[in-house]
Amino acid sequence: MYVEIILPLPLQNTYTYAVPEQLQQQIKTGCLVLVPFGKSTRYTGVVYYIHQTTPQRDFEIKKILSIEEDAKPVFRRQQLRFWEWVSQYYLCKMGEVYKAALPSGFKIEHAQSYKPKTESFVRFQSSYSEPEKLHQAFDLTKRSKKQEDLLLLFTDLSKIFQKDQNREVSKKELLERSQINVSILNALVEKGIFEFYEKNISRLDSYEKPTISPHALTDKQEEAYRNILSSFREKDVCLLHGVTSSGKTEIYIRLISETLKLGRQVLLLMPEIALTTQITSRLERIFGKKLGIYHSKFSDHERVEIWNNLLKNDGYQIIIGARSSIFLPFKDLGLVIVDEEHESGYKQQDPAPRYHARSAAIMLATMHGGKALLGSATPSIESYFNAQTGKYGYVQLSSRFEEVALPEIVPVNVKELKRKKRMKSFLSPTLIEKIDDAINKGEQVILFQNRRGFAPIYTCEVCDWTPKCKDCDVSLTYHKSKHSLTCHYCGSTYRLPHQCPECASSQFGDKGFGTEKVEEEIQHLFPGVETERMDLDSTRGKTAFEQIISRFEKGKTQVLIGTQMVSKGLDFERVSVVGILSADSMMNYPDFRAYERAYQLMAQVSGRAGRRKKQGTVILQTSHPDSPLIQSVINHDYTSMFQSQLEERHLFRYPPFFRIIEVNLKHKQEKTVKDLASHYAELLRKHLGERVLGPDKPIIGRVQNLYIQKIILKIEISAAIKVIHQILTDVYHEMEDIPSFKSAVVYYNVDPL
DNA sequence: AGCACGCCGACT
DNA sequence: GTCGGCGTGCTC
Repeated sequence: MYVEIILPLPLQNTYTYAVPEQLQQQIKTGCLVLVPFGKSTRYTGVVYYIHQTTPQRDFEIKKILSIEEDAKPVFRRQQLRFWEWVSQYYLCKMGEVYKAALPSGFKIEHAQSYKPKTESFVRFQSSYSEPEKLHQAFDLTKRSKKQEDLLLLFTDLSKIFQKDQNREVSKKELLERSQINVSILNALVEKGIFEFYEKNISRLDSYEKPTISPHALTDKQEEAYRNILSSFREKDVCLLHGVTSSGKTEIYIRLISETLKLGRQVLLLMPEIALTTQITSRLERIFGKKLGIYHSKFSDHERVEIWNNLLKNDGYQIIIGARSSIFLPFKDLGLVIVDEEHESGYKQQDPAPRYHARSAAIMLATMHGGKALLGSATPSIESYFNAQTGKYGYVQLSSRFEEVALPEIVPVNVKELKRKKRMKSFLSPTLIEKIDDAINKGEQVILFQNRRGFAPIYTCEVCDWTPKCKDCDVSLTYHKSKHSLTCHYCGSTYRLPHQCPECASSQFGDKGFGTEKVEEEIQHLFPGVETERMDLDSTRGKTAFEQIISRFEKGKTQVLIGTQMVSKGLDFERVSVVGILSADSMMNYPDFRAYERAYQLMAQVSGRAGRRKKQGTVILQTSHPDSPLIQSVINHDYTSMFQSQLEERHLFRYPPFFRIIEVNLKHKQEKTVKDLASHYAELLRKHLGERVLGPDKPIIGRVQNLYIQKIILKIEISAAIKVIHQILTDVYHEMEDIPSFKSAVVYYNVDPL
């Protein structure tokens, strides 16, 4: 008996292993097995299929060493089929898909076998277990304020006075809530009041039972829901186009409930960033333990638990997750919802597989015979186009919940102001006035600047020299708080130069501005006002993001300054003013999607302004207030943006009319990679002619010491991807005749963003 | 991805 | 004369 094994390596082919007699009974497709590979390495591979054909080899076929996870398949057959699709469509190796799909907690090279986790809990020692004896405990703590506080908090948290409602309180929870040191708690244990006990806990906090029921749908929502259902009768995919706070979530909840009633599973995909917040806890409280959450801030053990739970017969029925959750072992997916479907975070950039979770999710749903719903207030051009042409169903939800008016968007011409010398900083007088107003009324402000750090570039004031990363061709970003320079491409940090290497000057200045500088400016203009920054740098920790949100929700923070993070899935009650500090910087990217993105971002941030019957104001700073894009933002006119973008896409042969495939080549030597790329493009042109563009050096021409060349293919959307695949494979083989090709890194990016 | 093999420069 | 740099190729 032999098995074909997929290894977690960038290899296309499977490897054949023999199955020892004693394992033949247990082995099944989808099992994880430990196999020897090479001289001394061992890998955990997956059984792709089992067969009896003796391989024609002159060397010995190695045996599998063991079957993992008690020989229970970790993957379902259907999943392996899905991997095949991912690998074929995104032009990557099966091993790469396997690596992306499996949480590394499963792989024994990295982790020992799974151990249940225990946690310390706190309870009263038996002598104080009666509520009546509690006053004795309080007597004992009279002389210590902190001990008393802790005792009070414990009685509060444990609900010891409320019959039948007692809950267990963990040591961690008690300490975190009280902000009191462990030693105080230990003292109470010493005094014989408290005791600790250990308890096995699941790593996943699951609510025992649903605690809230969903809201009834409004008439408009009900209508949209009906329309989605009827669209699903004819089509597998439906686009739900709903303005911000129109209550898309309510519709999702209804659809999820209905799918569950049919005994089928649901996957709700969300952009990574939105996962840690409001909507997830809401759904948790509605669906209780049927629901699992899956995203990158979870540890490996937590992911393995979710995975194993899904493999059980009565496991999770709903998963909310980021893009990688499309690889979870679903049994019968009835519905996949892609929330904020236009988000670029759905596309994996690096490493392979460079998949787009939206497209992959649609394929996944189709494979399960389920339906897919794409939700967005600002759909991607691709999805909207598919809806317009009838490939997808289309349902619109155009009025906001409780009929709140859309915010008023006021353009401010910064060019004009600069000319009149009325722009003292990057904050226009109008914006400053609005901020002042809002603060005085006790309302909150969000300022949006799509650039982190202090100033994007740090420059010599004499000769304009700017420090660059030694491995990547990019200027470094100045971070004042860390007093350092960072490369946003490879992450390395550098110390600030004291002297310009070109002209020996020691005068440095900055160009442009990032969130950090905006915060400094606000603090300068409004002393005493509580500000906070939300960007990649300030949300590093596991809970940092939630903490910033919670402080803002509670009104502790008055002005929140952030990058695009502030635009995502957050609903705040008291935000009356939103400032878009530099609309132009978003439109100036040399990318065919720049306008689409700029529109989406501005519309999303604008949506944060105004809640509960009160119209909000958005101050939009731009040098081109009359440009069509700015006008469509001001008028909340998605359609006009779509129309003009569609024309451009058609004219310049971009999606949704053409499919883009990027061929990336990297090499240590610039000349080598240039020559290779030219040759590669030439060979491709023989087959594909005009469809081949480049090669070109990308804007960032070197990353981590490798020079890059890019070839772009623009393929008619109607063309068979298999034919293209074949051409690429053939050309690749032709290239292998060139010696230097072996030392180059080559990869494809299908549907790049 | 590892790991070995192999071919060139700088050392005891 | 050997040690060790990393470029190249293979792993069932």
